[in-house]
Amino acid sequence: MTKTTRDKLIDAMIDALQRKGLHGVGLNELLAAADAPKGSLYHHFPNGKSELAVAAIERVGQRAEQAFAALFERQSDPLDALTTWLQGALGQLQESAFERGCPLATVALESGPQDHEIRAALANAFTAIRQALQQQLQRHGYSQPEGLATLFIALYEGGLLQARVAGSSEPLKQAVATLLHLTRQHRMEPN
Amino acid sequence: MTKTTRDKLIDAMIDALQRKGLHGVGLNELLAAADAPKGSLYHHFPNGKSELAVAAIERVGQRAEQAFAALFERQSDPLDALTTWLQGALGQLQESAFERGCPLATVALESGPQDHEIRAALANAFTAIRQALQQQLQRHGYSQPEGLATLFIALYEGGLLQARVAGSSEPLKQAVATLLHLTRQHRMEPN
DNA sequence: TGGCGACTAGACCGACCGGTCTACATAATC
DNA sequence: GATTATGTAGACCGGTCGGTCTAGTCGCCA
Repeated sequence: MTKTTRDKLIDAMIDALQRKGLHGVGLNELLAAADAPKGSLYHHFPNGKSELAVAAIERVGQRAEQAFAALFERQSDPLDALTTWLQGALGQLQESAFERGCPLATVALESGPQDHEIRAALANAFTAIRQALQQQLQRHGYSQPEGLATLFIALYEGGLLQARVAGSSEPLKQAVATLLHLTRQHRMEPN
Repeated sequence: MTKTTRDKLIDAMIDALQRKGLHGVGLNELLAAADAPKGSLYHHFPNGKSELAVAAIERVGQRAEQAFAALFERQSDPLDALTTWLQGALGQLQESAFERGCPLATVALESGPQDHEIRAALANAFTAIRQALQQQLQRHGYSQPEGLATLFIALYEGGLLQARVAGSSEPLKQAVATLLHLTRQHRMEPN
């Protein structure tokens, strides 16, 4: 079960994306974190930094889909699953002294249209997560499932951002409570 | 009314923060956009890039407060004001081919605790905006005004992020509609 | 008109960036 | 045992980075 060099590089990139984003990390820093020489990076990822970033984004997307699937299977109400999800993210943020946020958000804001592989990977990941969430909400009878799914993901992204800047999880906790309260009332309501 | 070099530099930084973040812009790029030489930058901002970033963040915060004040004065229901605000942000994003998002979000995610002046400026700006919003909601009888204020800002940040990645404003529009629908029902309700 | 502070101008610097290249170790294949 | 594919190792490269420094321009006031 020893991690391969390739895996270590991807995980180092994910950690860096959470903490400072793609432009904020240097190759040497990444290589030191993964304990790998430069040759290995360019062996596994011939297109260098951006290809590694794409691999990291894809891995994050896959992990999110798996985690969601497990969560939704275990908890029948998607709102409970969502609560667990948000609490987990908040826990990770707190454990890391408000440093490790969403691995996709920073690179999403840093990237431009010229970084088209990165953008495509990001679009895939976000679409997949949003659709998974939407399906669960729909299945359980929530109206406006698409808007609600986007809204919950926005709460995740925007909430983590605010918590990070404030150095406190209080505002996010309140926002989560508020949205859950609003949403529970909303179930099964006419449009 | 000719813009001073200092103002041009700050505005160039704001634009860059919206498009690619602090680590994504080079000094030379900023100077070219502001049509200023390096000497001017270090005359007005002796601490260089980070001091310019702080000035940009502060200006964005001031503009937001002013815009909010004007909006809330004109429209009695804060939810209407918020709608106008979100539509404006979305319009700017669309006009720029989904490139110009929030000027604070990217640098918020890129910065670490060592960038303490930047962090302090960001914390100030977000706190001021959140409190202004909270007061308006409270005054108009919405329950859980603090959670609601954080939630709306999260919708702004997280929604713009998703729209940017998707290259479409549809999901955000739906999320806004959904939250407004939920919130209007919620007014004056018991906790 | 001479001098002074505010500001512009850009050459220049060392450090670090992402990326390339050659050499080598390892292990499977014939 | 020779050959080949896979991956490790890191010296090295040109370019760009943020930042410094000296020189010069401009308006203002004595």
